[in-house]
Amino acid sequence: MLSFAEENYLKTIYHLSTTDKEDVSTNAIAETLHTKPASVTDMIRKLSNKGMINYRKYHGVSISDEGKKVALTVVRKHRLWEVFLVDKLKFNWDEVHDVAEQLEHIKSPLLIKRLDEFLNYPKYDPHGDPIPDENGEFQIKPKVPLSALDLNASGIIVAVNDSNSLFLQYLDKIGAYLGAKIKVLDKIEFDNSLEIMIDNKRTVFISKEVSENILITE
Amino acid sequence: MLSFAEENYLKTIYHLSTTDKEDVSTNAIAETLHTKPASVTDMIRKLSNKGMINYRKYHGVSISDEGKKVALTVVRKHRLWEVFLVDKLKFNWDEVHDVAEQLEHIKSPLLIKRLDEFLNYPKYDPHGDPIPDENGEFQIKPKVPLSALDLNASGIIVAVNDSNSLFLQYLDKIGAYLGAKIKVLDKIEFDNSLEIMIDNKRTVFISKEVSENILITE
DNA sequence: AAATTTATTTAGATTAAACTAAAAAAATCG
DNA sequence: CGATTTTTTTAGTTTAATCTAAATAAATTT
Repeated sequence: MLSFAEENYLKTIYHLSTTDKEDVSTNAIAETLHTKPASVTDMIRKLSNKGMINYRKYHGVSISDEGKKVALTVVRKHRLWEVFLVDKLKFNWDEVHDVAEQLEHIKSPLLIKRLDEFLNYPKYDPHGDPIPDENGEFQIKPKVPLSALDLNASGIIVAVNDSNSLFLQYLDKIGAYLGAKIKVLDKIEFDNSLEIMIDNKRTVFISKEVSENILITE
Repeated sequence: MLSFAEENYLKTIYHLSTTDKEDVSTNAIAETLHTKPASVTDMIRKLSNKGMINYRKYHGVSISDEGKKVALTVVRKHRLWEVFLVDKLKFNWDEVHDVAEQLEHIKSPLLIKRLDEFLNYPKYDPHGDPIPDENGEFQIKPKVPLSALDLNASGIIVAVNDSNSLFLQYLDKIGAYLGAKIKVLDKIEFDNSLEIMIDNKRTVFISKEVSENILITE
């Protein structure tokens, strides 16, 4: 049985090895976990002894099959809980992370099985990230800029490319938010701006720049 | 912010001080927590320094107002999660304890507020135990032996007095379980046995002994 | 390639929560 | 009441997870 700390290290190593390079550096782990490199070295040795990672001194670590299994279970739990929080408890997307970070460590296979069932076997979390199944299998849903959608196509906002606060304030002003449903009502060829419908409620015009910085899924 | 261990000690001290005597002994705490008296003394000192309990060496502890507040919050969370597990995730009563024991330590006031709302503000957990509100207020629901019910009265099985396995096997055989709805169809004066309806499904006769060992609520 | 910088590891401490064994206080019993 | 038993505390360890400071290995730069 792994501790919370061990699970968090594995999750981080797994994420870094998929988003960055396969071999993960001590410093990279320390940075994402807000811990010191010396502490990481200690934990690395422990996880290596447990067969969760492959470790060669001074050469970073890679995750083992066993470690990947654990990491994917934690990710699965995290994302299922996020769906629960948003779908059932009406949390906003920006409120779920810290809570899911705690809930992901609850140990009970039955709980996860039942939660999955209760949520109707979701394949993606509210951010559009895939939820691994019991075997760790999942399929990534492509995220495309809103500017790439066809006329009359629709999708959900799952991320933004540019997260400076002026941009976010603008999105807020027009009623766009993570999770909002967008439909492309018109594509203005003159300046590549778009007329879009947000949440079947309001229609607005947005510039090419804006549409390139909003990421959509589905 | 209190640790899991601290919360568990407070919960235990609170429970012992209400079910037993107000001053709780070191040994009693050690026994319920499956820990050693020496460890309890250490933790007692810590909780005392934090103002959670009142402590006089060699004379046991009593819970402070602040400590009671914390304990009741943990109890509230535990019982709300139990309702969730049983009502929403179809857990049986005997399966919920270990999981709720973990979930009760999740830190997020918003989560508990929303969970409470989602569950429609339950006042009692599946065992018939009261759920404290945000202010720690609650009302105990009386548990009476099935033998004390009036003719045609009904209630829910919330506990058994005698938990030897022969008795439990018998209950299983007649289809009675924790949470089952019972209605008194007839009271046989000759031997004080009862004819009861279980879950609106089957009717059975049970002896006086049996009816005195089944506890009912509502 | 040598010197310097950066990354990683080692050594030694710290904190929380547990433990054992021994000492001390309180309770009980003859 | 004094002796014995029980309960509680103290003293000293242990383990997990962290830290700082120093040492060493690897990478980079001139």
